[in-house]
Amino acid sequence: MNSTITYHTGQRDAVLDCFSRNSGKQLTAGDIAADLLTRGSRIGNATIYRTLDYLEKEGRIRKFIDENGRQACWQLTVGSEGCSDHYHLKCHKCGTVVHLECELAAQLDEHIQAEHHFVIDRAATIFYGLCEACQAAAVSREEAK
Amino acid sequence: MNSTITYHTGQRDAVLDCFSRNSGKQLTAGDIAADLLTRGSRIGNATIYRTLDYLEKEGRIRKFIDENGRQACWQLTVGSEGCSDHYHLKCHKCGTVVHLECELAAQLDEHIQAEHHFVIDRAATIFYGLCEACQAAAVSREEAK
DNA sequence: TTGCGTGCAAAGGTTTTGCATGGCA
DNA sequence: TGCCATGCAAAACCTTTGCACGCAA
Repeated sequence: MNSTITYHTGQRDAVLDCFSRNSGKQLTAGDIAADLLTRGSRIGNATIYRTLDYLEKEGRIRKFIDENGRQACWQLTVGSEGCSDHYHLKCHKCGTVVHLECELAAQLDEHIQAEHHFVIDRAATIFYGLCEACQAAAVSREEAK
Repeated sequence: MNSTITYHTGQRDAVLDCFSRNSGKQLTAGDIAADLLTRGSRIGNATIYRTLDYLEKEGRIRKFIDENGRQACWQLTVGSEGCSDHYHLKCHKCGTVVHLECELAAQLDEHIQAEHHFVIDRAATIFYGLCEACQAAAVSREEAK
């Protein structure tokens, strides 16, 4: 893969910095614009989208689709493989993404390939559900009724 | 569940019929409009969206988000549980969706809940990859080079 | 006749594109 | 200096909403 880095610009740093300060979270284009505004730098939205595209092609970040399907959001990649070697669990409620390093999941992968003749694209597959914190919150909300 | 069926209209039949003739596929609102056009019936797009919402609430179809995240697509539900009891495999290339009835997948489910403290929403989770037919096609295309 | 369903057009939000300008190397 | 990157505004795109009319029961 050919990383065609050309120029090093302040806007690119600013976007990456924004991800660093919000590590573990996935941000929409709007989130990033808002975050940068509070820090005094105003970046055109076209630039934000182009920068995100660029960083995604570089493998620095990964793109997800928000549940409502109306917005894209991005997140820093994890690990040397750039998140292509494990599955992701995404919480419906809070949006947190967990990187699933799991032996059984790898087995399922092989099983589906061998028995169901379907080659899975791990990087593209996301498990949706509820994370631990949001389960607890849901329970206490039930009790409050 | 309270099925508030009120009127029985030709447009509703037409949309459902469209799903029947494309069983196993996921259709976007645009797909449906185009398909109906070729059959001579023209339906306003607002009606299509409202009909899809209605059918979804009835549990007849399920809504998914297309990989690119720009479009919603819908598919006939399968089984008495309405597709909530199994995973789905979707082919990146041809778009076909396979309903995965698999013991190992169910085990993974329990494992993730027990060990990773994450409750998976099977109905919302889709495995992406390549189906058998498209794998074969990819191979023969390689050989043709 | 009643009120739900429909079609059209306009509005809504996110993302992309065109073009002139600015800035990095 | 030569390109690439940026910003602005307009366009494109999918989806939702408002409103008047038509049609099922």
